[in-house]
Amino acid sequence: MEDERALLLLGILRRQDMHGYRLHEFIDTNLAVCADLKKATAYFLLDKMAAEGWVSYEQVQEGNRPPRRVYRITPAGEQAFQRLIRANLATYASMRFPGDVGLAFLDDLKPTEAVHLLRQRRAAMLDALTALQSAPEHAGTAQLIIEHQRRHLAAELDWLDEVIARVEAKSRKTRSSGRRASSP
Amino acid sequence: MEDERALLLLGILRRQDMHGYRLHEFIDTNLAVCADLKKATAYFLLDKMAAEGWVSYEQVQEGNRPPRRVYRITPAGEQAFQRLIRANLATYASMRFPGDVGLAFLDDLKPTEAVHLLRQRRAAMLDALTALQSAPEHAGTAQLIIEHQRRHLAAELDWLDEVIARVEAKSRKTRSSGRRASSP
DNA sequence: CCCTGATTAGTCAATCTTGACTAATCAGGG
DNA sequence: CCCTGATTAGTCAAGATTGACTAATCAGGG
Repeated sequence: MEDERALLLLGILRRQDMHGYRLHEFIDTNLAVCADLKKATAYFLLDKMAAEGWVSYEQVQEGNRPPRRVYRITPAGEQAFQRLIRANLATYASMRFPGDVGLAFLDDLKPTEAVHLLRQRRAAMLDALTALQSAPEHAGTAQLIIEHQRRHLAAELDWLDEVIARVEAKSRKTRSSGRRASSP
Repeated sequence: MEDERALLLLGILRRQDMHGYRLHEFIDTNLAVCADLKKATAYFLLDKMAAEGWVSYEQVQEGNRPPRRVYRITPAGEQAFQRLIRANLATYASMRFPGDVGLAFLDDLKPTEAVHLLRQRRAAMLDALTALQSAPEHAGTAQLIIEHQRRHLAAELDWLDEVIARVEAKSRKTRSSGRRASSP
């Protein structure tokens, strides 16, 4: 299990008992900035955490719909939470960015087209950045995470500008050397 | 399939025919900065891409070991590559960082311990940054990606410092208000 | 020339993830 | 009070991912 999803679920259940649907809904509306957890995955993880003994649940029957399971964190779950949050806060996991893969094959495109495409990416990033900046006043902790994303985006924009500049430089060199080769 | 792994595989096969093991090895040693593709996943994707008609392969028997499949990109695969690289370069996918989950539960720890843990994270990030800076002269494109990670890390460090400062500020406030409450 | 541990090459079962589906309940317009 | 579309709640099978495994070949010390 060893990952941040368990931390997420335990952290919420610690504050309040909840059934699967509500849990997912809560994450999707309040914690979407820091995690993207699909409904079915949430149920799967809750099952696993129950098997692990980190949460227990009470079947709640209402009418003749399938019974809801209301989950509650166990002492073992609380211990796991304490361990997981410390591990999460104290360590750093380096990341790969999906957008970098394209960069690895930048040379396979004509420089002019590459620049054109990267400018489109730049515009998309700028949109994302302004969207973040004009975000509604989020609650305390979410604010930290939004600030994180804002800074990340700003750094990425700076970097992208340099990438574009480099490709343009190469494009100019290629063209001028091409002209030199054909003119004397 | 619609993702960056296909782009990665096609981009390599475009330059050279290769069998699965060599392909994975190549990525793991030369493109580890931009993708983490497990061996078994590589084989799985190659199968799928063959089914899709993006690559073909030739069985090569040697001795009595199981025959290797040497993959080659097809015209359809080349088309897919052209489409995928344009999509990848032109768009931006916003990201979530696993480390942010812990931040969401920062208030559940004593501020002093939180600060202590975050300082550990800071040290780990600093290590990662110096490792990047003292990286061996990587080839052209990889350099771009390393520069990306360097900038990302630098921005994250700045941000983390502010997070720590904020937690410390709150810690001081809590302590002094506690003193005020107990002294008059 | 033989033995041993490393490397090459690939497979597989177990686990995880997801979109699509079911089915009951609720809100409120007619 | 009844019908309809939205919401609530959860399940499931298809697809993706991974660690562990097999099994042949190779390098080179004795």
